[in-house]
Amino acid sequence: MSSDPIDTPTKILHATLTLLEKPHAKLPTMSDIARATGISRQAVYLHFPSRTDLLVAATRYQDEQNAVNAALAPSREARSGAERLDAFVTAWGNYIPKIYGVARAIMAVTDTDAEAAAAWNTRMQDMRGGCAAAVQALAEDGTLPQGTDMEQATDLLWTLLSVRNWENLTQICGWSQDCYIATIRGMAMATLARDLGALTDVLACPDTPT
Amino acid sequence: MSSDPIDTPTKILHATLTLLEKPHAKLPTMSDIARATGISRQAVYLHFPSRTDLLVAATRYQDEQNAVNAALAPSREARSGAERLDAFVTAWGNYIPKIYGVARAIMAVTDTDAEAAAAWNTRMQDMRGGCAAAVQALAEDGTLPQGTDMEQATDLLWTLLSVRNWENLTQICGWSQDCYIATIRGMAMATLARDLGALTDVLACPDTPT
DNA sequence: CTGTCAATTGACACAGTGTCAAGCAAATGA
DNA sequence: TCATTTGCTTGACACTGTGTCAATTGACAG
Repeated sequence: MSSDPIDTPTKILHATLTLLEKPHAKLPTMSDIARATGISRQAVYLHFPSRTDLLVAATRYQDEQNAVNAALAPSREARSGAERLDAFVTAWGNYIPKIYGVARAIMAVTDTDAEAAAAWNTRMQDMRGGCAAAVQALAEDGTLPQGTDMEQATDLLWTLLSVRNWENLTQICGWSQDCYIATIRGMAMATLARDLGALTDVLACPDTPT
Repeated sequence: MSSDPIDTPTKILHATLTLLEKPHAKLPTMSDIARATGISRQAVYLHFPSRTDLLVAATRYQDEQNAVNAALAPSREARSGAERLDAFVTAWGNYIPKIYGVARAIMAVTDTDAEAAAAWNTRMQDMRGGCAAAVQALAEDGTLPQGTDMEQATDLLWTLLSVRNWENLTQICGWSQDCYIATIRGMAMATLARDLGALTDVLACPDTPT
């Protein structure tokens, strides 16, 4: 809103996110992005050396925009392990829809582009930190199943909370967001906090799938 | 071995699978496949109209080769629901590594190619049938958590058993196949058959991740 | 006035998919 | 035996998309 509203790199990132966030849209090309930004295709390359770099930058930009750390903060304040697990699953689960468009694009290139795969893995490692913290809290409470290896428990929670699983349940099976949260939360609580009660009525959401 | 060893389409499928099954290999191009088959690139198009068609045919061919139905047969004979779930999880979980190479290729194009996505979904729907049957058997035993919607329970089991989850745990987290099977089995039993005992010692596999 | 910076236009190389046409060689059949 | 069909070959080409390069323009600053 100052004299220079926004600089070009930011404009590009903004346009990229807009394109990416359109549901069911085809993955945008560099030309699409340039057009949406209102600049030439070559100008995009002036700021981002490759499509992968741009996508990676877009994820970072998006995290700033959405203040992911703020969203995940409540889970760090929970006292008991179960509470912490619960808060983390809810916070992350509700964050996924916001990043899904970008995640989709990055995951698509991940299969062919090693650099993109590395960037995505790094981003997911951050989320893994939250999983590890929740597992740690559960361990301190002594609610983990006996003999549990914390590394493995973290892996499991991390996998359970993957964007792919969210995609499967909400996008393919047609679950509502609430249903997704309730179910995954119940599953995490049952598996990692031995709380079978968490499963009651969880698989009986009002909405019905495809 | 006989007079006419193998016809060309079969040779192409065979070469495709060989390329696809190489761990960590780049996804093969039509040229790669032609070269591996020992024919010209155009000859491949003579038998398969597009790369997607070829990949889809390769999955079918592979299913025949591996006799997936035979592998899944034991689970259909189990008496109790829990037994059936157990047998199905084990059978499918042990089948995934065999198809992973091809699955990887198909999933990679799934993000951009709608036809491939449809083909892959169809294939996964077959597996979903097994999930549904297991859920059905559990329902007859009355072991499902109260109020469970069977459709949703099927979705959940189906998601839990996805190739992506297998990939996450064994390829990225470095779990052994045995550990994967034990853990997923435990999770499925705990969630769908309310058998918390199934989780004991499950997250304490000998091997350690990355 | 002169740099310098940001962006533009237009051309190009390259990889990969998919199409087309002409030709060749071996098996099939009258 | 000659003609036809079948399966494959070679080589060219169109198209999309990424990434590079060079020459040019316009604005702003010292």
